Amino acid sequence: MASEKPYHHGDLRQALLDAALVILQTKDVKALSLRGVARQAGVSHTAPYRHFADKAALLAAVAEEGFVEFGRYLQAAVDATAADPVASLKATGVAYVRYALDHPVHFRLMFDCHALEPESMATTSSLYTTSEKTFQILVDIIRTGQTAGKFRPGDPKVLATGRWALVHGIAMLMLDGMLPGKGEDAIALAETIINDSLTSLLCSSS
Amino acid sequence: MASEKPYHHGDLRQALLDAALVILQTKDVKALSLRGVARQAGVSHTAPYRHFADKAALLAAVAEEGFVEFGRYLQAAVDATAADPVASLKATGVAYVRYALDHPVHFRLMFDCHALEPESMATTSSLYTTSEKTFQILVDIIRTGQTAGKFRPGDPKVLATGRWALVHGIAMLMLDGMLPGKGEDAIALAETIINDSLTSLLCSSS
DNA sequence: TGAGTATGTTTACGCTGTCAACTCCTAAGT
DNA sequence: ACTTAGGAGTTGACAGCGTAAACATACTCA
Repeated sequence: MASEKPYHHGDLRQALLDAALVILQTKDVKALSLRGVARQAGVSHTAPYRHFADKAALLAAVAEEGFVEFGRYLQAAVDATAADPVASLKATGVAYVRYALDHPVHFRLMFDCHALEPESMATTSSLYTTSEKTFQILVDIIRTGQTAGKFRPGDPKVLATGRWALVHGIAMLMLDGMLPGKGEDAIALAETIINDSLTSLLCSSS
Repeated sequence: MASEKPYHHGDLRQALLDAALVILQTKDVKALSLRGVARQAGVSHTAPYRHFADKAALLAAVAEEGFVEFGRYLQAAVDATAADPVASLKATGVAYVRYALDHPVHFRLMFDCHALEPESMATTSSLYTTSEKTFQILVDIIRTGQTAGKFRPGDPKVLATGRWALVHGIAMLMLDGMLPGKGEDAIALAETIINDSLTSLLCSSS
């Protein structure tokens, strides 16, 4: 039936991830249960333990899927503005917020996997690699812009961190309902803030 | 024993909040259980229901306590820089991040109460009032600075939102372990980003 | 003093994450 | 081709959770 079924019941690992996704489109993360995922996938409630160490590992895998899609959002924004670093910076910022609004549960989950104490580091290390690769996109834009004389000098990592924090804060506050507007109105507000933040808040006199 | 015990077992409501705080100093939010709080307070596991509608209401009350303390951090930063709006903006930003690093569980909880669907709005509305009051501190600084000719013109609310998003993003990313540095090093990085963000990222030529 | 009510307890239910023991199927070696 | 080791999935069990209902207690006020 499926294109590939290497073992005697199909590709359960992916089936479980898909099932988790289906549930997360309806329910909150904290309302998602491992048993519910197994139920959705049509297997017994302990079957997931053959593929994931525990519930956190399953969620980490979902989060990593999210980072891949997230990377596509950002890369598309970069590709659409290849020649202009300033436009790239604006576009990736908006794309960052748009992804968060499009996939709120995923986004929150991606940045909530800070329970990395034990041996689960093996699982989450690839997640960290993926997220660092995402950050690198920003650093590259800054560096390119500096070379082209568009951005002021300074440590590109620090400057990129500032941009990251700004768009991350916008996304988070919007997800928490702290900022006004929904849908495209929210995106428009985000764009205004992102563009404004490129120029000085201070007046020249001071 | 206690300063005020209006009913026959003491001020249980506050005792439960204190118990929750004790637990949150050790454990994560998701590892906190209503039964554990009751145990810590030395009462039966359903006693909290006489004071809170459910677990979310208890957590919302804890979050509101957090907002009060949070407001103190920010107000202290404002008071220390009363005459200078630019300094106030910098100081409140650093204070914002410092609170988050000092009280990570509280901070996360405060901005995680987005499960406000049902009649719990009665409980959380005061939480929203408190948080809006906090935001107003920022708006006032911007407005004062504009009147004094220190900040560029523009909707103070939008400008304040940008500043809010920046410091919120810094705080969140640091709590999630996405930014380097711990303790005062982290604060120093935050300060660098906050101060840098006041001036233009663009070069004058473009 | 007596009634009413706010406060706290006991008991119970279904749900959860996880472990141990079990069955079954697949794949590898002779 | 037949056996066998082990991976994949199931069954059953356990403690802990949030919460509701029924019950017990003790304070307040008339």
